[in-house]
Amino acid sequence: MATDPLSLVFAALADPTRRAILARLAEGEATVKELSAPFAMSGPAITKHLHVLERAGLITRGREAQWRPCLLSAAPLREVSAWAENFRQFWDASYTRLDALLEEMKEQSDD
Amino acid sequence: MATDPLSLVFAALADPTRRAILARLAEGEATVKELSAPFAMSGPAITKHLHVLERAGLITRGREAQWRPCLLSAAPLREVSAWAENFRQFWDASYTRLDALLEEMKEQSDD
DNA sequence: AGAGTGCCTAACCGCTCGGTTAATTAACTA
DNA sequence: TAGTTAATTAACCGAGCGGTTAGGCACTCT
Repeated sequence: MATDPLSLVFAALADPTRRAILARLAEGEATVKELSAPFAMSGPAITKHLHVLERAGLITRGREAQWRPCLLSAAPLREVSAWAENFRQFWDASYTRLDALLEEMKEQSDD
Repeated sequence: MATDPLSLVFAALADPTRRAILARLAEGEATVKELSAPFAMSGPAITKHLHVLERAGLITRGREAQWRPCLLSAAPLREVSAWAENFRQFWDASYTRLDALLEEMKEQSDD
């Protein structure tokens, strides 16, 4: 797998379980057990998902007695948003209409 | 791999080669050969990347003689942006300060 | 000290990914 | 018709993913 930061973040987000974990963490800190509750999945599987999220910088982890609380760390999502925004003109309807207009004008001037 | 639409898109974006291909297509239609030019990679490798992008709905493909031109189809990126925006409050500095303030107030009222 | 809880590591499994080379299809060109 | 170019498919490979079970460590509770 690619190891550059943005690729790590996108790869981490390419799994519904991990996106659900992030959504849960948006409501506040949680333990591994709390995070695993909604899923029909073993503990180690959740631990692996958390490791992927941590490597992507999307969560940080603490220690409190036998618990290892997870905390959302959303900064990398700003990069995701910024990257996608570069393409806004290609999905925004008004831009599409503008593009079509410019294309028409160009074709007319080419005649 | 997960096969839900958003996961397919994130997975497609989790590779620098594919992101570079999308950036190139933002400048306009291109053939497979044109797309493969910047990369030290065989043709079939590019074909596979294009297949991943097509399955994610990020490109569409045409036919012109022996060429199979690729066209950017950025609509799925709107979903990516929208998903990330749900977390804006967690990376935006002003929101962070607001959160800290609210936390302080809460702690004081708890005393 | 002993039992129970929370979480992790280790080892394993089937599958997919990202790449290769070789062969093939499809279209243009001389 | 033969040759060239564009792109694909097929078969293969090493590595990593996403999951499992088994076992172990750290901490709390009695």
